[in-house]
Amino acid sequence: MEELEPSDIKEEPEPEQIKEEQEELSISRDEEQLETDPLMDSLSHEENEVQGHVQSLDKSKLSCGRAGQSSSSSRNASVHVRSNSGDKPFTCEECCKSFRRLCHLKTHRRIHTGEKPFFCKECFKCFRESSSLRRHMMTHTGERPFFCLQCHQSFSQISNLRTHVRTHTGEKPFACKECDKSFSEKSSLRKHMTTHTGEKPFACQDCDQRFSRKSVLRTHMRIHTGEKLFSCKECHKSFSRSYSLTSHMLTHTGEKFYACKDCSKEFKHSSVLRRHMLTHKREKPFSCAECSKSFSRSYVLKNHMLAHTKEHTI
DNA sequence: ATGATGTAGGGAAAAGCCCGGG
DNA sequence: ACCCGGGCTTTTCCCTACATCA
Repeated sequence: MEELEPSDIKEEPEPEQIKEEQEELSISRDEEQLETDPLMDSLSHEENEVQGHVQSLDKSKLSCGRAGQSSSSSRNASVHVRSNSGDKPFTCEECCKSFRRLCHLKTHRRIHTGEKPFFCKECFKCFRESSSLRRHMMTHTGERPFFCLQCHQSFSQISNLRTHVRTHTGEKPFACKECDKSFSEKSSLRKHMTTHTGEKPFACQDCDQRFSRKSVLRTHMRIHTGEKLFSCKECHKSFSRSYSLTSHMLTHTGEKFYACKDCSKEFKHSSVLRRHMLTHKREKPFSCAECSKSFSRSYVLKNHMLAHTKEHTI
């Protein structure tokens, strides 16, 4: 399903089982339509600046088709034209998608032919559309014409800015149908849905573990490779994750990040705070099967049980 | 108390794709 | 017929926090 692009070639080949998956989770179109656009007013859109920087790119319209696919062959590929389809008379014979204009159908057909005639001179990446190349060039020029009025962070694409602005507004238009959670991004909802479906398409080759995300599998693989990229400047101890290093640094700084809301006590570790919180909640998870009395600690229950056994023996 | 690791959400970067104006 | 830009959508990645276990 996924095409091999020149940029992919640079990366390490993925294990076979990683490639298989990525079944689209069923999130209805309704949810997409929930995405409104109330944020435009707050956006600083400096379009005029965007215009100039890519004028010369047309000349890089070089053939960059994949091996075995000449551009002429794709040009000769039959473009199915049906005049009786009303609004969108041009229909792709491969996927039955329809378009208003023939030129749009022609562009669309590149998906099927694999043709990517627009080629970046900087990194040799290829694109199906000239506008994709033009936009890609911004990654090389560093141009980021859209910025957030709230925090002044800049973005190369306005749609990315729109998504970013939700971090300020707190807007979460994507709601989970299974539970009451909502998310600011559709991709976040999609990730969340795997917690309901239990879907774990990414399997480790070295052990039997499976994961819901490719990036998590990648982190997991460090267990097998022994890779420890994050080292402590204080004691030169190394860790496989940045977060492990961050936690470790607490042992040097003596800082305590976890504070109790009910009293002023502070703790270095969340687990210790959690245990402490039981003293406020008066939670008593350990209950006696004999008399239903409850206790906060298991050893207290044990002592209590001794009293019962004594009763029985008397 | 500490480190390792699975799980999950937040957020950003970049590309895919469609569409209308000129 | 084509170029171009706008804009929605998707993919991918990294960071971080929490939970649990040893």
